[in-house]
Amino acid sequence: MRVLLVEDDRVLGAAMRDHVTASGHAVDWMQRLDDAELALSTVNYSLVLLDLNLPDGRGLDLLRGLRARGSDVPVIITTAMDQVAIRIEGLNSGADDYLVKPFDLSELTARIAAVARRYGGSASPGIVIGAVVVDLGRRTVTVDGKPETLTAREWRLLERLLARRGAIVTKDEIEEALYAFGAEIESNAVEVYVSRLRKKLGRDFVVTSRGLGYQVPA
Amino acid sequence: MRVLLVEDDRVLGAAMRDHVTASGHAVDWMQRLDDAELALSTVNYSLVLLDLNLPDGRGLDLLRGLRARGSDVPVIITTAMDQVAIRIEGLNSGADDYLVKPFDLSELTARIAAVARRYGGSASPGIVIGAVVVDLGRRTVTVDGKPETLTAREWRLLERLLARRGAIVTKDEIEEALYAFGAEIESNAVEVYVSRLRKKLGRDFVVTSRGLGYQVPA
DNA sequence: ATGTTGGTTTCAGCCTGATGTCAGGTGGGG
DNA sequence: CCCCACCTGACATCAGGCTGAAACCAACAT
Repeated sequence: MRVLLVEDDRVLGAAMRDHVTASGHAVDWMQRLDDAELALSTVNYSLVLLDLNLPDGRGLDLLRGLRARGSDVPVIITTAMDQVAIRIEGLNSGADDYLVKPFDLSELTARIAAVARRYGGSASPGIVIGAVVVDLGRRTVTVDGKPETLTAREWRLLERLLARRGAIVTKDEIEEALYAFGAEIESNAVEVYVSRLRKKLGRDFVVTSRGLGYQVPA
Repeated sequence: MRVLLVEDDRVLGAAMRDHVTASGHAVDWMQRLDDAELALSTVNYSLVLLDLNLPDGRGLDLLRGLRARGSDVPVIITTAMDQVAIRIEGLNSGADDYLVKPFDLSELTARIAAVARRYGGSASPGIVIGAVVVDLGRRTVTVDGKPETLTAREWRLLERLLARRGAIVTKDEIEEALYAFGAEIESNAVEVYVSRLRKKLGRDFVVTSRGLGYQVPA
């Protein structure tokens, strides 16, 4: 994989670059946003590691710009412990996953591996569930052949459910996947998103097990 | 999977053991390091849960010894919130993942599942009882290959019975497992749920011992 | 500034199926 | 043969889940 690392801290950046390189990926390390933007416009990356603590704090703009341009490259953001708000905003803006500083480098590789697995690199055959075809790599869904569009949160929910297809996934589990750790939710948001997914993908796409959780049939 | 749990705290240890057992794994719980060493030298575990707060603080030595001997069994370490240094050292010494106390039990199962997935072994192989196959981790059951759905209470009952497969479980024991402590019940609810389980999983799945309790054959 | 758009979050009322209870039936054991 | 423990179909209840709509919020256009 080709990875773009955007991190202004020299020590941390170097450590991350070395670690990711050691995991067998090609890393381009940019310390400034405009360099990163330039790199993104010229190279096709398979993953972006984005620090949201950049001095000018405009890391989010880069992410938004990416998504606005229709790019679906996976983005993992890093934030400091206390920046829950920023983290949430990052997820809302289309980030795929996040890491809280200080994080362990092994954790970093784990997340990268997860992303790689999820987006299957070369082969993204498309998962078929009845009339629904999901392509996680390209971020597309079709229902009865007609393309359907999902929002960021809906994707995260769908991914979580498909990651354990056939198994029952608890609400807590989904909540953890949908929202940054530490960010509490004070409503039935999970139910709402399940409802939305059903409206788009079909009533029977997700089945409810009262008191246990949700499940997409194997 | 066969899991070695090394934890000196009685309460936490018991809770962890029960939880992991309920996920469908066999657990050996050691409260002292030398017992753990002995167990490791005689049994082939597929996962080790290692507390690094052990009184003599030599949990790390166990880990290092393991790796020195060339063992590649996955190890998840647990440390207290503030012991960042120890955690890092643990990872450097060959741990695969870590949990920061206090952690949530659901988080524990998630990590275990992740480790299991990473090492190819299915997290929950499925318990086989005649025509019935139970996967506690995924919350799925099949009878003669056909999927069957259980309700929350039915799962609780099933888990209780399987946790002591082959042994006779008293009604009181079941009642305690089915209902929150203190919430008493004023009917033959246990009998009713056994009946419902039988209807779904087969008449002979549960055997009655009049006056003693119930048992699922080994 | 102001409005528009699109996503997210919350709320309230409706709906449904899991649950606890009971009553009548079954059968093992003394 | 007669207990008494256990089984099981039926049913009312209500917690848990569903969903339309409104409030909210950030980004963007006017």
